[in-house]
Amino acid sequence: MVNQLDATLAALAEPTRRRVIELLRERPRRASELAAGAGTSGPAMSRHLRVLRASGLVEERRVDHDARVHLYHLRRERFVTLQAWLDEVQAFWTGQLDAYREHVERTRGGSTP
Amino acid sequence: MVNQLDATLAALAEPTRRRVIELLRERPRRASELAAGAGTSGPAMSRHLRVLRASGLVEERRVDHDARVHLYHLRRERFVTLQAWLDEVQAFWTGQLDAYREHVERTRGGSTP
DNA sequence: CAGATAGGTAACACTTGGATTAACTATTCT
DNA sequence: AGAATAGTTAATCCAAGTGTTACCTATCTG
Repeated sequence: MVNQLDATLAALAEPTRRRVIELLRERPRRASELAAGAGTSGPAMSRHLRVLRASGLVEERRVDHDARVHLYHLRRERFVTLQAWLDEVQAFWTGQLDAYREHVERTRGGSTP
Repeated sequence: MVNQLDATLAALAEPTRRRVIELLRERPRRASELAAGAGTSGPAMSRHLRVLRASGLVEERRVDHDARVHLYHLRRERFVTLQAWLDEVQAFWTGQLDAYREHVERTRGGSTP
């Protein structure tokens, strides 16, 4: 894995792991809950969670009353990183090139430059 | 590939392909230019471009004066799709009103998809 | 037309990623 | 202490992704 953006995108480029993200949007959940909610096995989920943990998208915490339970929750940082990268790419459209692009659009009603 | 978001993320989860995106941010480029700029071979780039095309992140167009040249450029739609998903996830932290405000902020002043 | 140029395709080898089954660790409960 | 519960790790198998070399198609140029 090259960098954090790479790890983040690689982690998100998998339906089961995105499903986990969706589930964690609602509330923190334990590992078995995520496995059931994503329709996969315990071991499979465990490995997905390892990838998500390594990417920094997710964090694991123990519950006080039962130390067997691993509770997972979302971490914001990586989403912000991704957001920043995406904003930078999208500056292609919102920035200076806009004028030129619109000019072309207006001039010859064709496709993008 | 499950859906468009999946194809988009899978396409972006590869350093060489993100490098292509970076190169195309500056201007449309021909295939060989992208191969050189990304430090990879022609065939390898050709396959990366196929993935990027299939995901909808990139589009290919011929130039009028030399039909051998394939010019690649970014397409906005998929980036907007990704942005929308990311906004939705981040609503976890910002709350609905914030997400809406940021969406408007980001969309305002942009050009047509 | 022959040769060069631009780019994509095919076949192969190699690596990576994910699912499964079985075992293992740690903790709780009776 | 012994059994049950929560979760992870290990070993194995198979599918998918990537790079390379060689070849193919289309187009331009002399």
